[in-house]
This record gives sequence, C-alpha cells and structure tokens, in this order.
Amino acid sequence: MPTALINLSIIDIKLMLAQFAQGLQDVIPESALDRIATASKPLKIKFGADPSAPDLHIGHMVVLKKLRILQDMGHLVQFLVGDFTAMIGDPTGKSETRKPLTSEQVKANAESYKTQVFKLLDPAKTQVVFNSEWLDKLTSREMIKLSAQYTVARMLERDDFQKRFSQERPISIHEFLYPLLQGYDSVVLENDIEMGGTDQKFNVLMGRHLQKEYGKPVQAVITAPLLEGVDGVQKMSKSLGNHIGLLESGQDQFGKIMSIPDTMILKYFSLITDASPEELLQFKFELDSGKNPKFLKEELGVRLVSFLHSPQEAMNAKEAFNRVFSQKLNPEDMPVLSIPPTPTKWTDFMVLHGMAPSKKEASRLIEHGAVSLDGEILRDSLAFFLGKPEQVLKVGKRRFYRFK
RNA sequence: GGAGGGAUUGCAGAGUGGCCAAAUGCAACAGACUGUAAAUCUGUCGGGCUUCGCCCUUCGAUGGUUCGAAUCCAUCUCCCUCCA
Repeated sequence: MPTALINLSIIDIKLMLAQFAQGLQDVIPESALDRIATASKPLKIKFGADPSAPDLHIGHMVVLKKLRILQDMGHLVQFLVGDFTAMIGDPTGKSETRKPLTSEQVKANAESYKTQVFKLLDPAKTQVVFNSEWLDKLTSREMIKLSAQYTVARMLERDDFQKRFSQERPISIHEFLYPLLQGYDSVVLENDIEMGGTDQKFNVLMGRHLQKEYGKPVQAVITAPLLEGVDGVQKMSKSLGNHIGLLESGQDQFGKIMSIPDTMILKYFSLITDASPEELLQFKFELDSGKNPKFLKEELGVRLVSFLHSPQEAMNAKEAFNRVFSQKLNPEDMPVLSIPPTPTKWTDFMVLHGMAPSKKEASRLIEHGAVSLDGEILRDSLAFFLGKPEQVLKVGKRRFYRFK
C-alpha cells in the first residue's frame, strides 16, 4: 500500500498521479501508473544523461519535474551519468569526433549536473551512478553475448538508422552498441522504470528487451514530449543555441522567454510550469480573444524564474525587462566603466571592453545608430571618445554601461 | 584491394581562370515598427586604414602554371560512396 512507502493519503496519491500523467507521451505498459501508486517499496527509476554537454536546460525540466513527483511519492531516482558511453565517441557525426573525457572532466561535469538537477530533484531520493562502473569491466565475451540479443533488422527500425540506411548514409557498427549499452545499464541497475524524452524511446525500450533476455524483471518505459527551443522550431538543445539554461540568470531566462514565438506559449506553460489543465484552457481562451501575448509570456517568465530562482528575482527580471524594452529606460544596474586616460577612438574603446569583436564590427554598430551616449546617438565611427562620468553608454538594445 | 565523389567565409550550399571577400538560405547582429528580446519590414554580416576609396588575409595543405587561380596541374592530408 502506498501509505507504507510514505505518509500520503489516497487523495494525495490520486492527485499526484494525475499530475504525473498529464502530458506524457508514452507509458509502456499502461499498468505502470498503477504500479507507481501501489508499490510497496520504492521503485528504481532511471534517468540517463550524457556528460559531454553538462549544461541542462529547461527542456530537461519536462522529465525532471515528472521525476520529482515520483520522488514525492516515495520512489528512488537513479541519475545515470553516461560517462562510458560518452567516451566511445561518435565518429560519424559530421561535426567533430567527440573527444574522450578525462575522469576529472567527468567528475566535474557530474558535480555540475548535481547542482542543476537538484534544483528540481530531491537529493535524498536521488542516487547518482556512472555507467563506466560496470561497462568498463564488460569483457568482449560479454559484449558478444549482449550483441546477440538483438537483430540488425530490428536495430534498423530506429528512425534515424532507418533514414540513414535508406539514404545510403553511413552507420558505424559502434552506433548499434549505444542502445545496447544503454539497455544493459537497466539490466545492471535492475530498474523498474526508465524515463526520457521521446527521442529516447527506442533506447529506453531496449532496456525492456534486454532485461527480459537476461531473465530480469522488465522495466516500464515512460517518455515525455520534447520541448522546442526559443526558436519554436527545433528541439531545445545547447548545440543549436536555442536553449534556456537552468543556471542562467533570472533576467536572461525571463528575456529569453519573452523571445519565444507566440505559438509556443501554451506548450511552454504545459510542459515547464505547474499550470493546471483549467489554467491552460483559460490562457488559450485569452489568447484567442485577442489578449496581448506579451502578458502571457510575462506570466510564463515569472513562473519559470520564480521556480528556478525566487519570486523576488522573477519580479525584478520582469521589471527590468519592462523598464528597458517597454519604457526604453536604462536598467537600474549596469556595469561601470572608467573613462580612458588617453584619447581613444570609440571603436577601440568598444573592442577593448568586448562590446564588439572587431573595430569593423564596432564601426558597423555605430553606423547603424546602435550606439548612444545618454540617449544621443553616435554617428561618427571615427570619432574620439568623449564620455563624461555618470553618462550612460548604450550598445544595441540591451547592453548598458555607466561611466565613473 | 579496385573504381569514383568530395573538402568553399558559423552552418547549409552556389561558384570551374579576371566582373569573387565569393550567389542564395539559415543563424547572428543592428535599425524601424510593436504596450514582446514574438511576427513583419530594412540593413549588416573576414580584418585593417588617412573609409563611400585603398590595403591585407581567406575557398583542406604544400608547391607549380599564368599578367591574373576558390577555379588549371602535381603531391599530400582527411572524408564519403560503390564494387570486392
């Protein structure tokens, strides 16, 4: 009975379960939800992460929030750092071959993961594990046995493999090992559930298959939808540069939320906030009846920053945003720069302080009318510096500096 | 092992002797507009300068042909495909 796990009423359990189930993509088998509610001992839930890109973003929040609910119901999350799988590298990626990470890097990244993950997860109910721990020891013999558990034909069913195969693009053998090893992790950890984004569905299902082949109890598979990045088109990812990082400042997070396409507002609300279905309907109604989407984005930004930082910081971020962008005023805090002691050209000054990567770029900014001193636009890119103390230099829309 | 295709400015992708710092798209940056860092429109997008003109460095690497090369030749490096 659930109450044996943790002190929760039947009603609490029902509510939490409903909250958990909301918006999930796949639940295989469906009975997994019952099991979550009625388990008599904590279920072991695996969530894997690739340590080569240790910056988590709000796209990860979708799954992490779900995991947190499970923890609150008394279950255990095994946060798996795929340090071994990351070390294999991926030579076919047309970017560059992944560099193997040193164990120091892995450690550092794992630490960084923790600070990020524990913004959402409960440390007391989270176990961090590294798959190199057992995969390092896997012998060739065992590797062959593992490979024998799956066929090429079935492997090629995976979307991206299928696509590449039909387009006669290369697939390296070791790429087949990825899903196998990921599944093998579940065999070793004896997970009851594995969670991930929908892009992980195939790999996660492999865990089920392999557990069965190895004569273990079979894990349930639960996937959550992927969140598009701030461009509203591609999935959120750091390498695409369309992400909002969990560790970014509240102001940046808020600003980035304000830059998502209006069509993404409801999706963001449903995936990364605790908005109830009723609220979502209300928001949809408001949008349909012509409410300025700006206000909903503000609400979204406030909720996100409140959650990741604090309500106070959220209000500050909102105020600063409106101050700078709606009222076109200067922000309250801005970096302070000293006035150069010797005659300096604006372009040199700007490059010196990182306002532009080259003098050429600096003069372009000036020619575009993007640089102003106390509201007065600088026009001459050849001019010499003439700032005075307390004056405010503005570069572009959102960079402000004050002279001292 | 054999045959063929390719390497271009952040990415994608044109360009096959001068008009090429190199089309176009995306991204990025800026301006206008907007009660948004949305959308849309416009512009910019290697670097430097005595800045509307000039100079320097770039088209995998090195050497060569030529008045002149991203474009032709040679060698090398890397990548891919097919056949075995």
